[in-house]
Amino acid sequence: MTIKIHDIAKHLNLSNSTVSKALNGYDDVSMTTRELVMKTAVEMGYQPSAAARNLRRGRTDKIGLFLNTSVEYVVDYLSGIISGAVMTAQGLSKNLLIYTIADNNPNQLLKVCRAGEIDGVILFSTHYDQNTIDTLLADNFPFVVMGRAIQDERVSYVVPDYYTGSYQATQYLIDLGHRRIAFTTRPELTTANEARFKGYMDALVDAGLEYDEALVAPTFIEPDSGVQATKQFTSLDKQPTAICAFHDLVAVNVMNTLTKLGYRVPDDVSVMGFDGLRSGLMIHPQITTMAQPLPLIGQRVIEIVNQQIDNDVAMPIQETVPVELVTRQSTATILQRC
Amino acid sequence: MTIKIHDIAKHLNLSNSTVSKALNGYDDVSMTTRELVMKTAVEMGYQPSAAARNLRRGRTDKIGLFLNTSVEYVVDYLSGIISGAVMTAQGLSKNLLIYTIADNNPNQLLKVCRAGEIDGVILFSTHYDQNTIDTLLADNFPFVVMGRAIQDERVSYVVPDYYTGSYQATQYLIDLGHRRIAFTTRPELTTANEARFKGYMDALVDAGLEYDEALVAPTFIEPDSGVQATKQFTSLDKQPTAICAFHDLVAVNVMNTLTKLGYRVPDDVSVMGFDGLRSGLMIHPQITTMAQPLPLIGQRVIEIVNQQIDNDVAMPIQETVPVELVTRQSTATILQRC
DNA sequence: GCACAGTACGAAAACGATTTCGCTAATTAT
DNA sequence: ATAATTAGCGAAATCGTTTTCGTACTGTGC
Repeated sequence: MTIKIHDIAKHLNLSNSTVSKALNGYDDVSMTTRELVMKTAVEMGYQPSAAARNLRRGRTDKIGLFLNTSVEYVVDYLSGIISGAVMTAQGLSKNLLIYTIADNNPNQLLKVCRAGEIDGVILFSTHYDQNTIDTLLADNFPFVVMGRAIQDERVSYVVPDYYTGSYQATQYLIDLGHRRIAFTTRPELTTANEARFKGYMDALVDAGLEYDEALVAPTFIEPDSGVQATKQFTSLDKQPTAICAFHDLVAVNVMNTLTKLGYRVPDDVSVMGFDGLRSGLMIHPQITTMAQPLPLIGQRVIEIVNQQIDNDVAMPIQETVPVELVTRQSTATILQRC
Repeated sequence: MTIKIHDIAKHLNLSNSTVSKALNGYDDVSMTTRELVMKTAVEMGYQPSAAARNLRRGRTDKIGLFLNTSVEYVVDYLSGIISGAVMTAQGLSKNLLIYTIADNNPNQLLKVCRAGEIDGVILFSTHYDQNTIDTLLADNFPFVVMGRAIQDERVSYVVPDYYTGSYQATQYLIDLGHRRIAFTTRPELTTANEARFKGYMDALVDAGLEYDEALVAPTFIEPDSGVQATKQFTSLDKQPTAICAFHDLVAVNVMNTLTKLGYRVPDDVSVMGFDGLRSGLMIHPQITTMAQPLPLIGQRVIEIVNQQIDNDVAMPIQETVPVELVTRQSTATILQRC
């Protein structure tokens, strides 16, 4: 029912080839027929079949991003990235496609890539394993890892500067006069988590402060994991005057937990977040945070994948993008407490 | 480089037809060859080309949802819906694809549909106009409108019961003893907004309360539009003791604004939300809200679109799904104030 | 008038799968 | 033993584009 290139050709007494060439800007077609073809194409509402086009061209001009629904909080993180990615993709005449996959569908990503539904893929940290990476490398399929510094020279990645971010966050609290600064992050020994922890440690050491094991607690991607950590901190004899959380949603949770326990933020305890998510803005007091340049990350992953698609890539690109302190209302000088 | 059906055939001394039939469950292939084919298919890592498959079959088994990046808050709403939609789609062997489009690309939706990239599309309220609907209808392309009750007998939709939700929200506040209840919603005269307003009005009237124009203010999808509305309410001589917002993000903003102005929630003013978004949970006090059954909405839109794809649809399906009062901490009886 | 270049178009071969149809060989019925 | 059926496979058409290659025609230079 939808109209095909053949319909235009028949209608104008032309061949399929000429119509196709007119539409695709080939130069062996006269000005007059070209204009005629383009005019009737829009009149008849012609839209080339994606399937036929992809089959013949061997590419789709689409870049994929995978979302599994179990971790709803990541959308908060991704929405900032996506806006940057979409802008960039549009400039390159590419499309960003988000695949929503069920949680029990482990290797759908590989299927989609092998099936040629997309030309390249962005691997978000929640969403890959070593097998995926090995297979993509073996297939020579364009991909870039986002948000984690893979220890593999063959893969490209874009990652925020967790170390410096964590260092500066801690230093900022120290500059505010805090001396007992609690820290909470994911316990898994990934490069990201290790960088965060090292930034915290180094800032303490450089300021001549002592590291206290009791001031470190594990939290997870789930925001309510902040409850446990907060209770651990507040039950100490020597309570911290500031808490540094590894992402804003946990920070929000920590702050709410503190409030429920009767502490005032930032008067009694300062709370520091990470990532610069929208949720940190929507609360009172708003969360001071180390903001990631989310749109920039989106831009770079698209650009890097696109280079691989165009085959003009000499070496894998491994990039660290800077994070930035955003001072808001959940942190205060320690003097304010008295 | 990727392996094709022909490679398997050659490797087993079979024809393409037989291999294809073995893989697709045709019955004119012997048990032994079938098993042989399937085994070597996985061994060789075969994955059928999506383009070739779609071209031949004339369908993609994909359902599309469009996201424009300018309105970041909708992801909060959509993430609940998506999880329901994905589950349902998986049961039907369909895939849910999210198209992220740049804001300056108005009719990309129609292009994607006409190009046959997807078999059906979910029209989210922020994302269609009359022309889109007319064209889809003319093309006989499967689609369903989500979140708005279109006044058009030819189109299917799934919409939450805004009227009853708004009525019950208001009634709940009345039952708590409130007599001056402010209301804020989008000013555009859509069916949704009118239903919300009518629910509020009817609840007031049924309780014998008087409608006061000063207690109604416009807010928009942008959360910070709550600031203006809140200031309008608090500057009144006869201030409201409860504020009913049309979605949770605005409610959160109203609550924060009240806090900044020195009011306590719920002690001084009760705040009521709508939608049941995650953000309403992540704040202290948590927002009392009329929750939409988001996963159910996702389930139904997929099922309805799928029926259209399978062509077994007699009449357009227009569904209203119930909303539910979720009592949390931002509302309290008026007695508590004394 | 002849060779030659250039212009504008069409025929046909891909792309990789699915599916119809026909054919052989083996099995069953008569 | 012959006819009829069936099981198992292959040839080839098809989906709608893109792109290569060939060709007819026009115009130019000598």
